Amino acid sequence: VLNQPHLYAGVIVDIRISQVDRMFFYLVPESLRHEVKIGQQVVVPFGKRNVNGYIVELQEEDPDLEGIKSIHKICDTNPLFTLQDILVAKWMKERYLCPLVTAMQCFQPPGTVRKSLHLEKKVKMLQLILDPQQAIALGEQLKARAPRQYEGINRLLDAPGYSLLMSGLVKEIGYGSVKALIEKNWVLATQTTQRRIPQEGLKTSEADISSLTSAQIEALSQAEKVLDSSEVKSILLHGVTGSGKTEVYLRVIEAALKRGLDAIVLVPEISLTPQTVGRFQKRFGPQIAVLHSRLSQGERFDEWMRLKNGQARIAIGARSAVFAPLADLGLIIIDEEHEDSYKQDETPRYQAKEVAWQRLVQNNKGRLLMLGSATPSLESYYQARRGNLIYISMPERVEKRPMPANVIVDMRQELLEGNRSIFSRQLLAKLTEVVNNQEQAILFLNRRGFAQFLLCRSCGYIPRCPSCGVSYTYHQRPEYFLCHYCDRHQSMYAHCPECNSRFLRPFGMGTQKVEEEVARYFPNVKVLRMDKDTTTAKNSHQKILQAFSNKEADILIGTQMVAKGHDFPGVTLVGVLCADTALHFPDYRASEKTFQLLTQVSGRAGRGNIPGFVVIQTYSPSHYAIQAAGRYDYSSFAQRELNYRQRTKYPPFVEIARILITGEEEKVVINTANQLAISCQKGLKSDWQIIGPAPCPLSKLKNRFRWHILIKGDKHDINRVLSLGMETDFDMSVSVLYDVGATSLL
DNA sequence: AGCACGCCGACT
DNA sequence: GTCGGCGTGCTC
Repeated sequence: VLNQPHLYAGVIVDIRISQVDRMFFYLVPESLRHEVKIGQQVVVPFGKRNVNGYIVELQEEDPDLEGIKSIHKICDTNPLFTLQDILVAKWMKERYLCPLVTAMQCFQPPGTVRKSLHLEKKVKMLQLILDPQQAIALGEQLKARAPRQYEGINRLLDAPGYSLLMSGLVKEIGYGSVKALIEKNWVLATQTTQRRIPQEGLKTSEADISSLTSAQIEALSQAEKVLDSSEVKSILLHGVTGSGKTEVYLRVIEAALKRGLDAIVLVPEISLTPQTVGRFQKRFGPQIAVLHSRLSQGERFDEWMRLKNGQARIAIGARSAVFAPLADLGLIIIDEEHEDSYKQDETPRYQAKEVAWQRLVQNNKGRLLMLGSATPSLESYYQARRGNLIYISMPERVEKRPMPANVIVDMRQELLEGNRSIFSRQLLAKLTEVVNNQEQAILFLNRRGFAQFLLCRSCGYIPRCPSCGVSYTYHQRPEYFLCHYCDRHQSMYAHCPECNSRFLRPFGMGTQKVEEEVARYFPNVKVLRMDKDTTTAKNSHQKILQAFSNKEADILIGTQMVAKGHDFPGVTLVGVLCADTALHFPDYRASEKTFQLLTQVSGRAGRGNIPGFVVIQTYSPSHYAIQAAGRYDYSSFAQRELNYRQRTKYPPFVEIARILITGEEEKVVINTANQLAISCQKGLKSDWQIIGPAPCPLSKLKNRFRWHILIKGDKHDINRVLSLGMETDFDMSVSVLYDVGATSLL
């Protein structure tokens, strides 16, 4: 007997702490040698106890370690992770600086993290071991005397690979007859684990192109070109609301399935309504698996398994569905790609768009990432302009419905002319009209500012930080301004520095206040309110929308949660009470968010037969984001905004990473922040920049002080700088977290 | 994360 | 004398 070398496994243990976030080597016992595979979950001895772990490497080379231990057991014979999953997870670790286990666990079935899994059920299979000719001959002899055994032979002859589930055949011909076949040694019974079920042929009608717009046809043909090529490419589908993007998605999925490729559709959680899902289910039936947080744990698990074993080939879900276990993944569609919800705000802090791309890159034969939006993120638009992704515009609504007409109302003028109400005269007139005609209206309040800013009601002036360009937040007692990016302070003004007026006022009104005002002007009108307070109960969100849809109310007052994912054919008027709240949010993307919001809001008006009307109230009527939104002019907005970002060095021209430091003692937190900033400084290239440390906009939360550092750097290199921070040691009482590609600064 | 080892205060 | 505090160090 040859002296066969031992086999060693590199294992990642399921302990989420940076000190054990590396491979540990184990000996594979001879008894498991033929069972062991990369991607399996295992139990290994670790220190004085047993822990779960995942095999990420197998090698025959002796790692030459003293006191190496052996793998204790393998959880499932079929690996939980593919090699590609592991490669994507490793990429996530590099990019987002998270422990490898947490990245890997994204690929696990929902609800199973930190558990020892046993997904496989053992199944007995029957295999015909005669050759077919012989089987037919012997079967004929049995026909008269043992018809059931004859039937069994025939079943096996018809089965793919001459093998069948034992349980199935027992049902057909009875246990006795099966046993007889086994005893004659004609049929072999084996214990196996359930395998991936072969893909069923897709029954799709030939695509009827005649009903598509020319833009839709163009999008489809570009997508097919990518799927037929050997490259991985992205398409940015820029289509105004109502231009028929969903129809394109459906056709592209069909095209992918036909080529043997599986698909993932990502949709923001808030748009994942029964209507949306229903449209996909109607087209693809049981081949769709829905991964929805509203499903029970068990239901989500079942949907995941249907994907893993090949029963379903299309996954639809929110952010985390990007990890859906599809064997031949060739298409990922990300709808409303500009939405912030594609960034996870807990570890691992991944951006689903990036993970999607990375998953597709792992395989190299005709793979497509399709990003869709009515208001693409500047990042995507910029990439399109540079030719890094294919840009397809769908500028027209189906059936050539016009975009709703709108008016931008200057609230400074209203004040000047003595109107101190929250409603402009125009909005009031339009509201009256709607009420009289028994139509419906939506009033938007934008998101409520968590931080106060100051607004000059005479001229619309907003104090801004001269070095970061974002609005100062206003602090009372004592009164001063603070930049939450760089910690710059500015003492309070007595008069507006622009127009010298005394109407500098902290800004913000609640939905409740709006409700009162509406009641004052329209005492007999039924009003629904939708905000944080009214939607905490489960499903209340859907209930309110449903009630409004059923015309149980005439006016709906809400924050931006109303703007998404619901059509109200009866709505003919949309009023944006104050566009400035979004515009002066202390965030470098405030203009972009405002443009997106106004565009989206306008899409809510006039989807039925009556043309809609939009009133936008603002103290900054000439701001380019508001002007461009009023004209539905994305490209001129994007051009201006890109110029601004380039000048001020914000994304997409740099990458922003954020380090958040929290702790109970403010002094320690600030010291640590300074220390980290100094460490990172060492890795900084000349045109890069460290901003801060500064207190977070939420500077104290749950009794912990919060400071952050922002780093502007290069996409491919910024984690190197952060690693310098990770290496420095600091007081144990603070916690430090790293967020690459940070958007939320709370 | 766990679970050791390790070196100083008040208890049967 | 010893029971036990949690500081720091390691886990293939």
